[in-house]
Amino acid sequence: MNRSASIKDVANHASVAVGTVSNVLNYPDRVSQRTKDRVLKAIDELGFVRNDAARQLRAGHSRTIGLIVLDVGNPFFTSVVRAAEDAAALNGSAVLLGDSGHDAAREANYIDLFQEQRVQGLLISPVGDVTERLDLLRERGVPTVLVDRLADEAKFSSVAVDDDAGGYLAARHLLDTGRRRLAFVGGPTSIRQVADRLQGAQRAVKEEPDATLEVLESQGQTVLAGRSVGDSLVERGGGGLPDGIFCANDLLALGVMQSLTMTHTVRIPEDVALIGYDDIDFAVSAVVPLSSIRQPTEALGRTAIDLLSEEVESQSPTHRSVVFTPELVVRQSTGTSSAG
Amino acid sequence: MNRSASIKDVANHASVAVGTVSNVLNYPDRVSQRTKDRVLKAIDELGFVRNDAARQLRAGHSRTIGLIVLDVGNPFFTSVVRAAEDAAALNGSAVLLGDSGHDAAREANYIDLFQEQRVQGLLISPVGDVTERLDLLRERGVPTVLVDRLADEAKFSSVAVDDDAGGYLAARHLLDTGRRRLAFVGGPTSIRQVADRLQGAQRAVKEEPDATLEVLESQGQTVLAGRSVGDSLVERGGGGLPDGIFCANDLLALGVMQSLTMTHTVRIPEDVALIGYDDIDFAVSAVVPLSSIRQPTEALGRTAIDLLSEEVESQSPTHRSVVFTPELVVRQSTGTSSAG
DNA sequence: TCGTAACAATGAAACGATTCAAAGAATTGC
DNA sequence: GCAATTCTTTGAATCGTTTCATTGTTACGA
Repeated sequence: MNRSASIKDVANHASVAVGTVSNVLNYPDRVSQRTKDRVLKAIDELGFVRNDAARQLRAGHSRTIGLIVLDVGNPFFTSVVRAAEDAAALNGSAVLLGDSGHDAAREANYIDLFQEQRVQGLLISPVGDVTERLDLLRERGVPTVLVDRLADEAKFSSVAVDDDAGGYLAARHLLDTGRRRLAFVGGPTSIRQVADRLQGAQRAVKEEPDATLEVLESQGQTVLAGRSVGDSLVERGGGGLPDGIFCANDLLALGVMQSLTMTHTVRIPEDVALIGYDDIDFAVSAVVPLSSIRQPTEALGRTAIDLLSEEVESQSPTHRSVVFTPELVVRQSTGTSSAG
Repeated sequence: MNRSASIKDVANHASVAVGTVSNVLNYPDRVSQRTKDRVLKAIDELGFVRNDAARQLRAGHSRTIGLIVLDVGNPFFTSVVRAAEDAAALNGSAVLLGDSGHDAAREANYIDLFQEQRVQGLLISPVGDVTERLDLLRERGVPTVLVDRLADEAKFSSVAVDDDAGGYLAARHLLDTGRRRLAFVGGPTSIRQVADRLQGAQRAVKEEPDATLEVLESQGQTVLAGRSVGDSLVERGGGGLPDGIFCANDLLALGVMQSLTMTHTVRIPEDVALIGYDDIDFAVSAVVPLSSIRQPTEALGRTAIDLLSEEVESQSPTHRSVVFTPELVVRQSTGTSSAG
C-alpha cells in the first residue's frame, strides 16, 4: 500500500522543481510547452492526485460550503439541496451536506465539523432557537445564510418563504370552499415554520366570524405522525370532526389522509377537506390528490448560494433577506362538492 | 475580519508550548490539571477551532468517507444514506455525499473531488459500467465498497440486494393472483438493477406456459416517466392492456397508477394489477395502496460502512460481498378480486 | 542527600501544496 | 555582439497541526 504520490515525487520524476509542477497545475500559461508535457506525463505515470488538505492549509480556506438541513428525507429539503449543489458547482464549490434531524445536538456537531473544515460559508436551516450558536458563527466570521427562516437583517442574510402568507392562503381556501370548523395539524410549534403557518391560518379564520380553528399538535412532521393524529380524529367519530384540515406539511397530510380513508366512514373532501404544504411530488398521487401550498424550492436553494457568495466576496457585512411567496395548488382533496 | 486563532496563538496566550496544546486536545491524560485548565481557558477566550486541513495533512488521510449515490431524490437512496451516516458517526467519521444523477461525468467529478479530499474510502453506487474508473481507484489504494451492485469479489467488496430474486418475487406474485399478460416498466435497461429485475421477472414468467411478458422501456425512473408510459398504455384502450404490471421502482408505479386511474376507465386491481419496487413510504398512501418489493435499506447502508471499515483496518486486500434478500409486500394494488 | 523513576512540558521536524523573489535562459533591437 | 527585455524555472518559506526525542520537574526509597 504505497502512499500516494506528492508534488515532489512528480517534480523528481519529471526533473523539474516543485514550483514548476505547481505552475503547471495552476498557471499553465507560465510554463513552456515542453516542460508542461513532461510534467503532465509524470503526473499521469505516477497517478498523482492533488492533496486538498495541503492546498487548503496554504489557502486558509476550503472550496466547500456547509449545508445543514432539518431532514434530508423531506422532499422539500431534497429539492433545496439539489438546487444548492448545482448553483455551488457553477462557482467551483462543493457542498457538504449535514442532516440535523431537528436535533440541536446533531446540528451543533455539524456546525463544529464544518468549522473545522473551514468551509467558505454555511447555509443552515436552524433547529428551534439557536441564536447563541449562530452569533458565535458570526463572531468567528463564518458567512452564514439562514434557509427557510427569516433573519434579523442586521445579523444574517436569509432566504425564506413567507409561511404566514402560505398559512393564510391555505386557510382562506378552506374557508372559500365553505368550511367553517377548521383544524390545524403540525408540531412541535416551537418550529418557526409551523408557528408561522398556524398564525397565517388564524389570521384568515378571524376574517370569518362564524369560523373556528382547532390546533392539533403532532409529534413531528412525518407520515407516521400524521397518521397518529388522524387516528385520534377517527376515534372522535362523525360529529366531532372538523370539516377542513390544514396540515403544516404534505407528509402529515398524507398520514392524516391514510387514517381517515382507511376507515371507510369519512369521505375526503365531502366530509373533510384536506390541504397540505410543500406540494411534494407525491401530493398528486395520494389516495385523493392533495391540495397544497407550493414553495419555490429551486429558487430557494439557488438564491441561498448567491447570497452566500455575496457575503464571501464583499468584505462589508451587509445582509439581505429574500422572501418568496408561496402558491396555492388546488386538487381534489379540497373539492367544493359537499353534496357528493 | 481577523483570521481565526491557531494552536500557536493558544500556546502564546496560555504561555505553554504548542505541543502541550496539542496534547490537551489529543491526549488530555498526559497533561497536568493546572496546565489543562489554563489551555482550555485560552481556547475558549480565543474561540480556537482546530484546522482540519492541517490535521489531515499531518495524518495523511481524512476522517471522512465519500458516498456517491445515483439520485438523492430517490427515497431508496435517502434511506441508505441516512443509515450510512449514522453508522459512520459511530466510527467517528463523517460522510461526504455526492449525487451523480445517473450521469457518468458528475460521478467522475465526485470521484476526483473525494480523492483530492483523501477520503478514507468510497461507497459508490456506480453509473453503468465504469470498471476502468473503479480499477483506477483500486490501483490508487482507495478502499471502495460498491453499493446496490454485485462485484467481482476479487476486486471489491459490495453490498447489494438480489434484484433478480426481487423481480422473480414480483412477477411470481402477479402470476399467483391469476394474471397472465404481464408488462415490465423500467429503463434504461443499461441500469443493472433494471436489467436484473427484468431477468427475474422473465424467469418467473417462463414457469407458466400461457403467460407473456411485455417490456415497456421508460425514460428514467421517475413519477413523470411512469406517467408517460401509463399515458401510452391508456391510448391503447381496453383490450390491448396487460393485466399485470411490474414497475422497476415505486416512483414509476405511482406514475403509471396516476395515468391509469385519471381516466376512469381502468380499475386497479380489477382490470390491471400493479406492483412496484422499493416500498417507499408513499407506496402505502397511493390512490390504490401499492404492492411492492421491500429492500433492507438500513442494513444496506450500515453494512456498507462496516465492510469499508474492514477494508480500511485490515491491510490484506480481501473483499466480501453481502447480498440481502428482498421481501414481498402485498397491498391493494394487486388484490385478487377480479370480479369486483 | 542522592539516584531513580515517573511524570510534564518543550520545540523542531514533518506533512504537501502554493507563493514569490530571484536567478537563469531566450529573444529582441540596435 | 551586447544590453535590455521578456519568458521560464527555481527553491526556500509558509500555512497549522501532530509527533517524538529531549529536557525539565517532582516524588520516593535508600
